[in-house]
Amino acid sequence: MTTDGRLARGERTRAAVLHRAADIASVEGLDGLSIGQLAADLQVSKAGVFAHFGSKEQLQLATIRAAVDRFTDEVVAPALDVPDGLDRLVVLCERWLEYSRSGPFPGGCFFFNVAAEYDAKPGRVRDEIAAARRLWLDAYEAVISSAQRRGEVDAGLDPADLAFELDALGMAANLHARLCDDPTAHDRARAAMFARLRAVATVPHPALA
Amino acid sequence: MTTDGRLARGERTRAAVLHRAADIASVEGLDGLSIGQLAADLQVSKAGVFAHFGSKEQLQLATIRAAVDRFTDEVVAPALDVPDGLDRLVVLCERWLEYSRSGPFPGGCFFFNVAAEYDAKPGRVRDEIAAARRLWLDAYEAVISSAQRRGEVDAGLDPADLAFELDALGMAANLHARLCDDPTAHDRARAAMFARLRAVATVPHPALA
DNA sequence: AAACAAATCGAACGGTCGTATAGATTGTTC
DNA sequence: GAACAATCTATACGACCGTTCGATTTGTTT
Repeated sequence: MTTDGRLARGERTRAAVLHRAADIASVEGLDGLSIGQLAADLQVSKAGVFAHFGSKEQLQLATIRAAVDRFTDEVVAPALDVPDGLDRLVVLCERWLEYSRSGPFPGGCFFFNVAAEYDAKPGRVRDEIAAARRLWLDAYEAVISSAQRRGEVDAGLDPADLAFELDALGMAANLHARLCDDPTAHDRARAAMFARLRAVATVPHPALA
Repeated sequence: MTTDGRLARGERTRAAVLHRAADIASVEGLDGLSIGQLAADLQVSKAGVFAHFGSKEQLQLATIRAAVDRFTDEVVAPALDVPDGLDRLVVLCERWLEYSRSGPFPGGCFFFNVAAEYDAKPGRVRDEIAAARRLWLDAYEAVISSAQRRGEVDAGLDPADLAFELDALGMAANLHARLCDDPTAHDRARAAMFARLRAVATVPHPALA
């Protein structure tokens, strides 16, 4: 970083590489990522890309971290703008579906694609993806717990159970919409999410009417 | 096929190749499949493998079809052994979870892995995977409809909605168990599936108690 | 046993992959 | 503006990829 706030030359290139890398990986996977194609896309030399990371695995790890930042901006941050509790839980679901349907990544949810790719391939890359997933489930669970403490959601419920179910519906929508070219998939998932929330909510909520 | 029931030499090789190919693809994906590695694993020549299919894409398509057969044997066929309706629906859920947890493919559900890999890559391979997914959802929906006609499940329900939800929970278990090394994932999914069935069932069922 | 077709092998092709190294270019600091 | 470190380019390497082709082995038919 320069003394004013702008990025230095190297960091600007690095950021551009990681942005494109996450875009590509959301379609082609983290293995489908190729340093040569990445360099060609950005019109820089292969070694110029490579030098920033030192190995393909380090590039993959950095790409995951960059994708986490973009996901956080797109889904989690907007939810923090609404009141904690059931309100925020509803927005979290809605933002995720919108993120999947027409969000920042051309291949749908970046994490769904790379998680499925690496779920049976042990190593540092899988661990990083698993950590990102834990972050996301933790965000869900924290909001659910908060809604319970506020008396807006049935206190007998295990937050991890509900988080698992809401996340499952989101993933299914993400997959089904693209694989089967079904534009109603996200609406179906939203309806199922809201029906589930209606069943556990202890107070009325306008979005769940 | 020979005049007695055994497979001819070529068909035996072909079947062995496709079996191993589906195993590999359930871990590495259909792109991660390599004809060279496949040949080395089976101790035959690369050209010997290649000649059966003519192109990698044809090998991928044949691998998907072979995986459909193994899936059908493992999940759908056993469900046909129990009475149609809610009974069969329960077994279908259970068999799928068991198929994912410790089924025939070393990487978990073959179709989950390749569907996520190809959901944003248009082409014949994606179309074949999408067709396999439709087959599976159709099986779910047919059993649900049948249960409705028997008065065992709420008739006001859209079978496609319930199929979507049950499938979503299965996929989430498949992913979570492997990615996060969580052996409770399938139990969590089963509990959620059965809770959902309990909510829509109009008759008691022992498995849902 | 001779003839024939099916199946498989061995070797080679152009291409892309990740990685390494050396030199040119850039931006910053004295 | 000279020195210097950071950044990027150009080129090359060996490995593996999908694919092709001719020779060879195998199993069946006459």
